[in-house]
Amino acid sequence: MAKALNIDPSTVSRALNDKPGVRPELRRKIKEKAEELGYIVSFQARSLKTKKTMTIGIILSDIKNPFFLDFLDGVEKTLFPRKYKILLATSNENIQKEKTYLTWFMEHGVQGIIIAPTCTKSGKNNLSFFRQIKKNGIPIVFYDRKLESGSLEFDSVTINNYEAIVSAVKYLVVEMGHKKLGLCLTEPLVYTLRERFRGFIDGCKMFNAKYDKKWIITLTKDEKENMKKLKVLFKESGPTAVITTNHLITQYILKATREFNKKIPKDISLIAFDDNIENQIYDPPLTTIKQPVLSLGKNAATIIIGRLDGEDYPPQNIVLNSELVIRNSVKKLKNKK
Amino acid sequence: MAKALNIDPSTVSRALNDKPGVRPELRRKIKEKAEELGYIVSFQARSLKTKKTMTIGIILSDIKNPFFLDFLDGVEKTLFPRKYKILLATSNENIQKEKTYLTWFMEHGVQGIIIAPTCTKSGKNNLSFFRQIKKNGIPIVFYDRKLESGSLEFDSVTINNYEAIVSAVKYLVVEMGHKKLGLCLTEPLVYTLRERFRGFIDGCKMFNAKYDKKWIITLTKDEKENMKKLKVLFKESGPTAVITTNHLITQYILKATREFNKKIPKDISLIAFDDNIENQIYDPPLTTIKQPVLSLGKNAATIIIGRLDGEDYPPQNIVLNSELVIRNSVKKLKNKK
DNA sequence: TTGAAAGCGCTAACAG
DNA sequence: CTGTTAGCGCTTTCAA
Repeated sequence: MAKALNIDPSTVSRALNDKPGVRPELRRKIKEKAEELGYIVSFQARSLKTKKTMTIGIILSDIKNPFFLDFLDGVEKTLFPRKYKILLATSNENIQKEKTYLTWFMEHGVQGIIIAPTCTKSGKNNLSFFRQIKKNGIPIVFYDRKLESGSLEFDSVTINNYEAIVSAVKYLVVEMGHKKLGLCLTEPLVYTLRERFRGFIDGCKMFNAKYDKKWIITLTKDEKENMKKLKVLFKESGPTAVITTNHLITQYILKATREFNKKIPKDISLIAFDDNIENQIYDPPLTTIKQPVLSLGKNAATIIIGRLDGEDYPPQNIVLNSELVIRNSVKKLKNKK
Repeated sequence: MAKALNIDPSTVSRALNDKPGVRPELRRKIKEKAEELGYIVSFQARSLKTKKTMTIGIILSDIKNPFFLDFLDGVEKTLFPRKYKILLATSNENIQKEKTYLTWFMEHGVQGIIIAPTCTKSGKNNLSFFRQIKKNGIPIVFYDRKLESGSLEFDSVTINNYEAIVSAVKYLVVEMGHKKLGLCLTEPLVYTLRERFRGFIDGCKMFNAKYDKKWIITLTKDEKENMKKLKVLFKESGPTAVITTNHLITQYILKATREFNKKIPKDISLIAFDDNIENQIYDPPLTTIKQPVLSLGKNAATIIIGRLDGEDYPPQNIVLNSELVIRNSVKKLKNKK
């Protein structure tokens, strides 16, 4: 670079990085010249020496979920002022792809990784690779989901999925008089969904609601198949209320409702996961379980930054609270036994 | 690294990178050892030599717009097989922040930049900086928007915004008998919106529709203010149909409709920009202008890859076609003169 | 206060 | 086929 100034690179480095030991006048001159030449340091070169790339790797599990927009927003807001940059990846719920990206992240020297870890249908995940990464000194934060077996080893930020569904069930049963409940999930059954599932089962037991195996529906990417599966919800003998567990499922249910010419909440009541603006605007406005998504992102990024600043305490498992936002998609049933 | 094998690093490099000139047996041994040790190359070091970081910088203009999910999906799908990684940034429609990220991208040695360039209210943009970047040999692709003054210098992928609105106007006027039209925009008035605005004005002239300055509404982040502004749409003397120009605006209109206790399309007809699933599911399903967003992302990434592969032709300005998807949010008016 | 020298981990050119 | 050498652009001792 500005060896056009006929001085040693080390001096330039000191000047530009505001390190002590440069005559103010010279420093000014160097900075001016740098500006003039449009000089830009090479992080490649710098980080080779300093081991700091100032990048954080983020892995989404499914880039199509609007959940991630708010999440990324939270992460970016936190990272930007600290000058950390985001290397973005998506696993598409595929552990092989996840591993590929993790490897790439390591190759690129990310200083931390924020990830919603996926798993296979049979429950396999990349735990051993996460361990290896951690052993290499790269902090990892799980968000949205975590690996149960890794709770004591890794930081995580999740929401109270279990309690969220339990209180949704409680609301349906105790306050609104529903007795027959359904639940919709997707595969793979990652941590988050397992927790929600558990909350549903336990909630039903706690409050004496009835659920049928058939009313717990697992949707796939096959839309036709899904519509067929959803039919059961609208049968005379079907559930009177249904809970969804993510954005896409909610859309499917709404679509099915329309297709089968049913109305919410007249024909079926609905509690939707995620408080997207569409859910608020829908007719009728949907009762939702609102996750603090932005906060999730901010917390995940904050933990990483803390670790990079050398904070050294045992793994944190932060659990944020969700909130039941009551609108008009649940009908009040008379308690005719 | 595997100087644990007691051989020279250059040999290791050759072996691992499948370069010719290594005894198969030795190569195998090296690869095995690398696997065993969990060896991971350093791109920092490699790229210092090769000048290839295998990263592409992507700048979004507003991370909250679901438009970008599909876009990113398209980009990622194209980049992943080529092993290019995504460095993600968002300008939040702030040219200063945009410039900061551009600088960071250069520091990190991105090999290409894909950006929806923003501008100030008064129309200022980072053109001169884009020029400087290009002069440094980094290809830039504008997507969604472009800088008119830079069309001959830079690659771009946009949609036919002007024609899209013209045909929406045509549909409203010629097919559905509307005579009084409104339009909703946001600031800053970037290229895309200017084009849509132009399409609206020209369309109204072409098909003899009436529009009033008051019916062209520019929304801000102040929600209360927005609601006030939107009132005019629902006046007796107001427009009979309105066209929105992005996702968020559509939500505002739907919200306003609900708040003012009006119905679509009975009280006002609506054509919404972007064919999000929510718009399809809404009651009534909305007539929309559908952008090929995924394709936008794929095209942008494809151009960048082409440039990196050394393709050297004049700047391309790809224009993709949008499509008017007709549903039930526009009422057919009788042609009583 | 500045320069000289070494080295971060890798690859490429040249020898052997 | 393999090792030696040099150097990518920067930062960090150590000397001057």
